[in-house]
Amino acid sequence: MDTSKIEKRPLPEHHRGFNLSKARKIQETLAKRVEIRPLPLTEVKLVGGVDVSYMEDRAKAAAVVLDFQTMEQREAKISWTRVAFPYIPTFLAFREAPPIVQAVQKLENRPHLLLVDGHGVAHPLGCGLASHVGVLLKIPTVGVAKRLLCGEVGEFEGRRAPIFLGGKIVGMALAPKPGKKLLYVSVGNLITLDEAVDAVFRCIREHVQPEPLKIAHQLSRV
DNA sequence: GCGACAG
DNA sequence: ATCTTGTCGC
Repeated sequence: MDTSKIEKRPLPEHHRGFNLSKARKIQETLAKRVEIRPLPLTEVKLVGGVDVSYMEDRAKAAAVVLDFQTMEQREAKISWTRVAFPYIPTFLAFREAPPIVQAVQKLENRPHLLLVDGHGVAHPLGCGLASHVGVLLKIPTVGVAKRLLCGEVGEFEGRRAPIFLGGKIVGMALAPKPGKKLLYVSVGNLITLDEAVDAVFRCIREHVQPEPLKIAHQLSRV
């Protein structure tokens, strides 16, 4: 991958206390451990969702598990942690992965697939929050973002349009509910883009947000 | 140099 | 993400 443009990206100086160079190297390492490979959705019985909310220096992460077929909630766990990293675009995982991992590890049912609020490989270094979490937990993950971080959206064919970055398709923009906001889906880890898109569509009911994330969002809010 | 920039 | 009232639309 050509990282020349990324290397030139200036890191925000007002966050010098947070080894961003080191963080960037970690992302490069984790990106190499991302595996895009088939995950037959017939093997997915339990789908998870995670989200994080904040109050002052505290983060409240929620992890939920639903039945993939019926979208019925099976389990939910909450985890409070101290915020250890500021929000800096492209470095979101260093802020949210720790609380998310803690919440997921509390679950008694390990989901076969986990939806994460944010991008997966649709990231400048191919290591967004969903990929970061997927590699750490060694769990298939899908990134579901509400806004684009990088790349450009191509033409829609039905309810989906490819997201291009560096000449390659790194994700799909979805229009689950015509006229409403789009979703930006990308592979997190251990799944293919087609399966990721399929899984997200199957998790959508009456809202734009897929059920696992909708529920995790509610639970994470104070 | 300026703008863009997940949550 | 979070701070926050009313308001436009289904």
